[in-house]
Amino acid sequence: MTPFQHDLLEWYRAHRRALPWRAERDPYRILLSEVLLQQTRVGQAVPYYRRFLERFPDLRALAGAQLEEVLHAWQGAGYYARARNLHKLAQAVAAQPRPDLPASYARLRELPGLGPYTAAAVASIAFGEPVAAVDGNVRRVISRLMAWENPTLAQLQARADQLLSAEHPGDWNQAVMELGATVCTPRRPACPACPVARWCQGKGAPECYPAPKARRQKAVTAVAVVLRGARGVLLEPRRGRVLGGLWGVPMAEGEALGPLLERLAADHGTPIAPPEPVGTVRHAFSHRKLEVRVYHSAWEGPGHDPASKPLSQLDRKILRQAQAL
DNA sequence: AAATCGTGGGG
DNA sequence: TCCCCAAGATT
Repeated sequence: MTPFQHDLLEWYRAHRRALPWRAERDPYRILLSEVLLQQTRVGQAVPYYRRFLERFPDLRALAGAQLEEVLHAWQGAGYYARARNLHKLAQAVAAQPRPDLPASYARLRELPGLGPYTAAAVASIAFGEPVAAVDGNVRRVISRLMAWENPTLAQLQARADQLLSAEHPGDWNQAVMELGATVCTPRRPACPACPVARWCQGKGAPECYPAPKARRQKAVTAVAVVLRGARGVLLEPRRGRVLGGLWGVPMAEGEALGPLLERLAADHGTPIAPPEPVGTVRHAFSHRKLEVRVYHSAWEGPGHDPASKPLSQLDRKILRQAQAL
C-alpha cells in the first residue's frame, strides 16, 4: 500500500459519516443507496433509503410490485427514471435462473440504470472488485490533485484506477468520495484538514480545478387547472419522459387556458365551468424555470384522491395552491 | 454527443 | 430571492 493510500484510508476510517448503508453487506441495499445517491446529496437520500427498504426489503419484493407502488415510494426523490429502471432491473434479475444481483462490474453495467459509476460502486463496495468509481467528488478530487482544468472522463478513470487500493476497493472509493463531500468541496475546500494535501498540485488555487461547467435554465410558463368536486380531484397519468409514470394536474405550456379546457372537455365529454385563478406556482427543474398559473373550478365527474397517487413536487405545490392537498 | 431528467440545501 | 449543484444515466 502506498503512503497516499494509507493516509487517505486511515482518514476515512476515522472520519467517515455513519450512514445507514455503510453498516450493510446486502448487495441490494448497497445498490439502492447508490441509485438514490445519483445526483442527490446524502442527507436527502437517507430518508428515502429507509422508506424504500421498509416497503421493498429485497429484490424479490421489488420485482413483484407494481410500478406505481415503486414510484410512490420514490415520490419526492426526483429523477424518476431511476425508480423505473430499478423496477426493471429487479424484474430482469428475478427472471433469471439464479435471481441474485450479478457480482461483477461488467454484468452489473448491463442492467438498466447502472452506468459506469454505479456499476463500479456496487462492484467494489458490495463485491470487493477492484474498479474505481468516478463520480463528481472523484472528478473534483483528482482534478485538484493533478491540477487539471478540463479532464476527460477517460483521463479521470485512468488516474482513478491507478490510485485505487486493490486491497480495499470499496473503502477506497468511498474514501475519495467522502473526502470530496466533506473536505475537498466545490467551494471553500478545507485544505488544512486534508489528509493528502502533501500530494496535491492544486492546493494553491483549488477552486480553479476542475473548471466549472456551464448551465442554463430556460424560463417556461404554463397553466394548470385543478378540477375538484365531491368525487375527487381530476388527475391524469403523465406520459413521456418528464415525470413519466407519475400522476398530475392537467397542465399545458403557454399562458392560454382555452386549449387546455377544450381538451379536457373533449376527453371527458363534459363542459367545464369557467375557472378562477388561484395564484402562481414557481418550480425549477434542472434546465427549466417553470412559472405555472393555477386555476380551479368545480368538477362533478369522477376524480382521485391526490394522496393515493404518486405525484411530483410540482403537482403537490399546485394542489396546495388550490387547497386540494 | 449534447441535452435532458427533480429536488432541496446552502451561499 | 437567486444561483449553484449534488455518490449520473440515457438517448
